[in-house]
Amino acid sequence: MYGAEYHQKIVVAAAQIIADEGLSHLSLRTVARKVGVSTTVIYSLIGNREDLIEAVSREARGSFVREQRAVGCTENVLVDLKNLGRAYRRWSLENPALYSVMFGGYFGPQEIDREPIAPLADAVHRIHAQGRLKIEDPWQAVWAFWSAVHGATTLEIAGGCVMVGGQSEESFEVILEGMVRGLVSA
Amino acid sequence: MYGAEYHQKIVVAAAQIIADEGLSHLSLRTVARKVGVSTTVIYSLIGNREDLIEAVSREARGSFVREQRAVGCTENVLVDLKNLGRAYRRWSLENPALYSVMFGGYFGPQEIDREPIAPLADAVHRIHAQGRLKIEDPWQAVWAFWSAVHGATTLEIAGGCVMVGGQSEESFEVILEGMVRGLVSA
DNA sequence: GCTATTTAATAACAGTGTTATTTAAACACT
DNA sequence: AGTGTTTAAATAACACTGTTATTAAATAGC
Repeated sequence: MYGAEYHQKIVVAAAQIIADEGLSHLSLRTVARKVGVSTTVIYSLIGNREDLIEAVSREARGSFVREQRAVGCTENVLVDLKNLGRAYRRWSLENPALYSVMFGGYFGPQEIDREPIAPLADAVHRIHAQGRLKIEDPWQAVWAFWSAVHGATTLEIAGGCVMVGGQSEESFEVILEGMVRGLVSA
Repeated sequence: MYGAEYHQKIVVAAAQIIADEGLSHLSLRTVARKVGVSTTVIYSLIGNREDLIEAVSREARGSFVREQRAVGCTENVLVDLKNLGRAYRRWSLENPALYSVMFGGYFGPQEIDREPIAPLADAVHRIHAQGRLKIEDPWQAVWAFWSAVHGATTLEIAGGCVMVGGQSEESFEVILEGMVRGLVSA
């Protein structure tokens, strides 16, 4: 019995491979070799390849959520909202492959839990509580901000940003500022 | 010599498989069987698997561009801009797998040509020419609209929309309206 | 100490991308 | 027409892959 610590070893080995070489280079045999066990252990401890990727996704989600929660709350909610967006972008650009596994939709329609965007949702609801939201449903605003930030980061990861010839950070600020101006009143 | 018409047959067979069963189910042997040739023909006519996917991507890009161009120009540029976004979403939801191949960033940083978003860029520049853009650089506005639309569609494809519990079309309209209000003055 | 059961390693199967080899066809030239 | 040569496609091979069946080893209970 290899115990639960090998579960962790396997998941971090798989996460390293995904982060370093991409999802397509993830093979159960190389993961098993890296950890020093046989592929049978992966099957009995975690499951098949899809389950392993799911486990890596859960682990990555934990890191992502931790960094979103690390964004503090100031007296200005709009500043918090933008800081959440900036942290979102920063984590995605630092872990592009893991981000793709989380939100890339590789597996078709999946059950995405709302924990990763909970801080974002909180900020938007705080704005809504102040009566400054230009639309009635705060969740639609959450969806809008999430879409903008997600789209910008995924396109930047894919290399689409250089195409329109702008500095990345400035362009991201424009997107944040644009959505804020469009959805919340001063 | 199988000629150029087999090039087309191979590409459409591959595109069908990607659209029906996903990119991961694309195998050179099944494509060759579907067309009625050997895998050697694919290698000599197109190249390896990555080249085949690239060819499918080019084909899909053609269809996408055609539908973007089909969005006519009215006297109201904002209506045109929104119609382009709606057509963008419609095509993406109808061809989710092909859309992922085009803009999913499966291959890491790639050279994305700006033809697919040329109509969008035109509309934004037309708004800029009217002096109604709230930011100085029109390309940053193009980038912002593209990010919002791309993010909304990819998240909807991945199944993230149901999560925030909104009707898809309404939420998309909110995103369009939000970005327009944020970036262009009345 | 010996059996019984769990656990992991090995081996096997079907399938993959890719390359090497072989067979077939087309063509040029006398 | 027949022979030699070049080209093209099919077949076979190699090194992988995910997954499952089988075998060996270690542990547990008595």
